[in-house]
Amino acid sequence: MVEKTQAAATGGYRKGEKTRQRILDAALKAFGEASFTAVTTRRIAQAGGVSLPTLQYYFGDKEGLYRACAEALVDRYRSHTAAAAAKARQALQQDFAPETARLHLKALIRALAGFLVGTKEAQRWAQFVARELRDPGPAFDILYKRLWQPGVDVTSRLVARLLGVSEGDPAARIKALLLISSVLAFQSGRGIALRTMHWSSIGPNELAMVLASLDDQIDAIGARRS
Amino acid sequence: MVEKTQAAATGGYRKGEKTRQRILDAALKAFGEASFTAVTTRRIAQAGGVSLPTLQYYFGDKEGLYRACAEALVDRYRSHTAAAAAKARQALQQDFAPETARLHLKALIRALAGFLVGTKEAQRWAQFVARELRDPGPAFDILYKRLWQPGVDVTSRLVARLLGVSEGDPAARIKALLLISSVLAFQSGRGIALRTMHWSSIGPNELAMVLASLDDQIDAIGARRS
DNA sequence: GTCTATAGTCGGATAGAC
DNA sequence: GTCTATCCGACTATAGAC
Repeated sequence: MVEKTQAAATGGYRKGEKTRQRILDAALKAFGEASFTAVTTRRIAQAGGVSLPTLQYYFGDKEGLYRACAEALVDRYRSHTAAAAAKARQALQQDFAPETARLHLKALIRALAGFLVGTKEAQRWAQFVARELRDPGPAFDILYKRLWQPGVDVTSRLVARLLGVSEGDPAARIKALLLISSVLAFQSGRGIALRTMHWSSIGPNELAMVLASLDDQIDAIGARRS
Repeated sequence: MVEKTQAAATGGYRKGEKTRQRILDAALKAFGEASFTAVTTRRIAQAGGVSLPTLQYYFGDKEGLYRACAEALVDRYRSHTAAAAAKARQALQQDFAPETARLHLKALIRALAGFLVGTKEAQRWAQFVARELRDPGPAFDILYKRLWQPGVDVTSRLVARLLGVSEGDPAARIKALLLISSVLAFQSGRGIALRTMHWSSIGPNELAMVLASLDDQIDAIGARRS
């Protein structure tokens, strides 16, 4: 049996698609700014310019809307990092030189950081993801399996190559995790990072400084101690 | 005019002190596990074995209780890291050798990581802090000024010494921020870290691996590129 | 100090008209 | 598809007895 909401979600509609998108955008914004419980469906409906039942018509209930946000977010994120990720994966299959892995790792991190810092929307998405992964809720599985896990996997495989160890090596995974956390420190933790750095915003100059430090961190992987 | 709640909070009471503490413990646990809005005063009261008005009697309202939790948390945290922080500060005044700074930095990070990973309580505190700093609420100022800022300051001063730059140098602050974020990745982000690493818990072996990677990261500061 | 009882508010979800 | 009107439950906070 197919639920109404499923039918609506699957697409194939013409009239309601625009409304659905408006609601989704409003929800994505709201859930990016505050937690699941802190956000009210009333506010989302108002922001989307619809009434409460309309929201329920398209997404069933609050959790359904929340999950739909996660799905949408993953899709948009993937379309932005697909290029760099594909290149990295390709390199992992064909090339075995550690230094090439380093370049791909830098490119990957750069793509991630650039994307995250780039748009105001991406900042909210990062907060959404960070919040959901830290305090697992209705969208945890979606975000973990489709976003976090693939990202960590590619990264740790590149790191493993750099260290000259096998792909599943824990040390490589740790370093990958630390690297990703470092990027996220400036995004999901953007507010606190700004205050800490005494910056009013993250512009080109600030981004360059962050990227330089991230490059340092990548350069340190597999390097001999001084 | 002194409010009742102020008088109760200030101490000087005998009978109610124990009750107050029970409520505070229950609240600290609850707010460690979920966000301000997600936690209900009812549950806290029940967990603390008191009725709702009792809670209000001691802390005024929900926000007051929340702030009291932040204060208590900061105090406990400080008593645990005071030793290492004091040593580091002392060294900053007396000693100018970069390599000594490196040792103090490692000790500081080690103390932080060990404390955080050590007790189950500390894990919840870390979540509380992370949540509040990411999504500023009623306790933001307390946690930022009394916990985050002092920590980042000492760390970045040590890093600056290592890099041979002035204390306010942005590059040093960035590296300090990344370093602290790395530690927190395994604490406030403990759940996701466990899953990522395929660990069931963070025991002595796991902690050793994390610390090794953090040491690597510290070793890389101020080192020449390979 | 701590309780029972309750007021007042708000949020999620539904019924049913159009 | 989208609305207005409404229900119901849960929550914070208060009044007032003991």
